[in-house]
Amino acid sequence: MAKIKSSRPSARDRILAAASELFYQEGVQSVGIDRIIAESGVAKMSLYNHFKSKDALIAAWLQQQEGNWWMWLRATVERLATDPGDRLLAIFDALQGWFEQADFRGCAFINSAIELADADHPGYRVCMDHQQANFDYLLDLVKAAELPNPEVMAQQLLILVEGAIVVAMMQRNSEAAMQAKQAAAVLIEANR
Amino acid sequence: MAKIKSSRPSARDRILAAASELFYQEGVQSVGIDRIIAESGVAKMSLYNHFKSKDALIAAWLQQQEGNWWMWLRATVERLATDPGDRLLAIFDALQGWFEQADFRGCAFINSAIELADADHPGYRVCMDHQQANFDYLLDLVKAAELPNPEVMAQQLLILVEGAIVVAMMQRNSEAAMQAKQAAAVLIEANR
DNA sequence: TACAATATATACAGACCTGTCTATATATTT
DNA sequence: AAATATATAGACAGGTCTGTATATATTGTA
Repeated sequence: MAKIKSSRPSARDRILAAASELFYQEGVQSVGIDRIIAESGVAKMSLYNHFKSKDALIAAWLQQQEGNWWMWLRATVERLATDPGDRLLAIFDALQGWFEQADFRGCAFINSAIELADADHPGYRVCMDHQQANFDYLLDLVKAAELPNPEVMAQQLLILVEGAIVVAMMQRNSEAAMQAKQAAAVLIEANR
Repeated sequence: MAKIKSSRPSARDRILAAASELFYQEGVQSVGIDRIIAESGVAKMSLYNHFKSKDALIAAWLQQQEGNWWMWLRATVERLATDPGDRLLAIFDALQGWFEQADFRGCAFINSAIELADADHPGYRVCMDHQQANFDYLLDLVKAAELPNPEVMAQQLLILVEGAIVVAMMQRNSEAAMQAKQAAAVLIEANR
């Protein structure tokens, strides 16, 4: 049951907000529990009442990011275009806006999968599933655009999306988005 | 001066060999000094005599990897093709061989840049320079193949290369190499 | 063989990390 | 207003980490 009024966000929300900022900017390994409770203004026991361990907090953060990602991507793409083929290209416009943010530091799921390394970590699966969901989203749009070889096309677009993210992160430059978009346009046109 | 005979590799080489295996498989943050000296059979003081700190060891490892990467990539590509246009595509055949290795875990430079996060870390610059060198290599081949818009073409190919690496790592599957190759072929053909 | 450089084993200081314990305070609900 | 659940502050146990210190052994060289 949602609270109607409250002077400040709940302890759980403040923890997740602080963790989100710190985990994304500095990585899940480098950021300790003490930093998160200091930043969120929450007592350590409150954190451990809401999350049974740091690993569980990492997994919860990644799950929240997954929800945020799809809200943002779907809303942005649907705002920019309606035709499925145009929406495929609009993904790269959405990426450009993301890359241009001052705090852009790559994909939280790629970054966390690399950092965690361990496939048994509760957050690792969330990262894998995220990329599968990206593929599924591309596949839906490719099929809706009635392009041939939808699986191959979707996978190639996924490679462009992930490549653009990595190149933009490493170069600290958003232009990879438009170059990937142009490449995607060529691939789509050649495949039509 | 290189030694002619020696019963076992030098302490420095054993340290770098052990660090290479562990850093690549588990990440530079997760692997402690104690693991490296245990694996290499070297005393802790020997490690600190050869490298002034763990961060310096990470930087030295990355520099060694940079050398290995170019030896391997150039040799493989030159073995597979001679025409510059064919060599551009041969890069993706080389990648496929890499992706199929059982211990493949993505790009050491991307992974380390993500883990280190700090631009002031001595190893961070090596990671940045690596991707710039990849771009320069692609640019040389694109120019040798006399393709128009060489900078754009090289950047798009870089996005395909980095995207293939990330997708292959996340999916634990080498097929991204051939899909990126096919996309590269389409881009090159469309641009000719 | 004698000397100098390098490697070894081990202990340890100091910092940091996660997670727990305790005791007190603040909200929320009955 | 009383009772119950949740939050707070801070100490602390137990572990890990990097880097240093010390004292002994091994290697290469003159």
